[in-house]
Amino acid sequence: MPDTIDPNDFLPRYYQLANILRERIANGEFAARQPIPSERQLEERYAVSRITVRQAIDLLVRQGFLYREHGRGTFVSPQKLQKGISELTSFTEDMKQRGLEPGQRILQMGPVRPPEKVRQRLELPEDCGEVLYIERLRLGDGVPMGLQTSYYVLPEGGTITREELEACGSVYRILQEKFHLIPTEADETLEVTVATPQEAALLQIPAGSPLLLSERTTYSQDRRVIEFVKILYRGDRYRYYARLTR
Amino acid sequence: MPDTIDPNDFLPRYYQLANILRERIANGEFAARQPIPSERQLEERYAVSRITVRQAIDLLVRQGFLYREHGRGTFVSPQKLQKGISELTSFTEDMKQRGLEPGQRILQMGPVRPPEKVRQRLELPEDCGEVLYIERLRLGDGVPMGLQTSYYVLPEGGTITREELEACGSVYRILQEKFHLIPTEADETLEVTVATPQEAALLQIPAGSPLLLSERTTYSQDRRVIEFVKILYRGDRYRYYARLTR
DNA sequence: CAGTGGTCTAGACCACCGG
DNA sequence: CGGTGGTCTAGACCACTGT
Repeated sequence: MPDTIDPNDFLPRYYQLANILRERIANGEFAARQPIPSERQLEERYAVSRITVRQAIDLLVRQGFLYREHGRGTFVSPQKLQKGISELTSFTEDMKQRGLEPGQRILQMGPVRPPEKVRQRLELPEDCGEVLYIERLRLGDGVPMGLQTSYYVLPEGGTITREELEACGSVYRILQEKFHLIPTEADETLEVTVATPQEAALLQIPAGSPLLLSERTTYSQDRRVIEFVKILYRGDRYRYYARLTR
Repeated sequence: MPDTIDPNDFLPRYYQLANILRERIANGEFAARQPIPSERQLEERYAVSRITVRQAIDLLVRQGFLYREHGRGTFVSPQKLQKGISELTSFTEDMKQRGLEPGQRILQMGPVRPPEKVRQRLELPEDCGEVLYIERLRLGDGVPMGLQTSYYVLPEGGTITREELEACGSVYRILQEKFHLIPTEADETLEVTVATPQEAALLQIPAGSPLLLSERTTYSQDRRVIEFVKILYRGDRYRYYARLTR
């Protein structure tokens, strides 16, 4: 990680600066609840304008790493505010953030005509063709965490093979690298349900155990739906974190 | 709602502009998925600089009203993205947003020494005094929705009486009006649990029914903890909604 | 190509906080 | 009072989009 800003880098300067500061925070160089250098000091140190410094800090404030106090300074958020922030993440990233090794067992995979309810969530016309369906048991450190069924809207003619997914592990990475589709926004609902005998067997819990049900519609950069995903999480192993603001 | 920006208003210009644009969207003046005027047009129309226009648009994008497309324009979000945004709300506000009439039955209320686990969540020293404890059955349109137990850290000597709460209905409003404490940020976790016989009786469901458990620590403007609140929601009546970004 | 948003600069004044 | 973040300006160049 360099600690100067390269004006010729393909990343914008404010983004580079945010990365540098995030790194310095992670290194413990700035302690929790302690101030980081002032905006004018950072402006001079990294040879960028104050607006650029502020853009970088804005980003880190939104991500929960820093907070500002008018007339006092900009401070490092206490540890607990740094993680579990409500961000759009794949199951893979989610597990890594929790310090668990992500894993999966692919149960089914292939093109299907989406059920009516799913078709609507995918915002597809009634006469739409087939979409990619994947059913997976999701593991954290090798232990069942949840049961995931997902539907993907891929560009005309495109698909993902079982081999690709097994090699890479993350659909999101394939979407990004192969189709240049970047998940940028999502609507998610969470509710409670209980396990059917089939679900219970896969998750290795008694039938009727409580589960956390997440349903999510994910949108790409250009605002089109790319995914509808349903995850049944084991109630005893999964907890959802959010950071709320007003 | 004025239609021009008053430089002498106590509200910053970008904030005034955001209010004007939000109003124009609400009026249907700009339709969903249709572009609003370009940044340079807004700059001229409202006699502010482009950076100010961008600050206003940034705000509305974060609030979910608009989205940008590079090289194309700034567009109005489809309806469903405009509501249900993951915001810090009280139970009262939450119910209103869902179109239900909030209600409550106060079960217990008064000063207590917080249990160890709660004391830590409130970030109080070991030798702290008493905090305000409130246990309430929460209703939506008169029907039990959840069971809420909450602890409040009030300024030295301050308290809230049962009469005040019954008259006003919302602790948040009392906090704001009486103590000038404004909830601005919170950490929330959601998980699944099952109802004990006592909880089940109050919520009018069978014992062992699945529940959604929310635990939240709420912070005021000055970053101090004001509240730790635990709500057990009926699994069959409550659904949590979030909008995720990346 | 012209028009859009994305990034960036060098400066300015204000409101707020602490000594 | 000096230092902090909050707001604002008038300009500039870039990357991306559509025609």
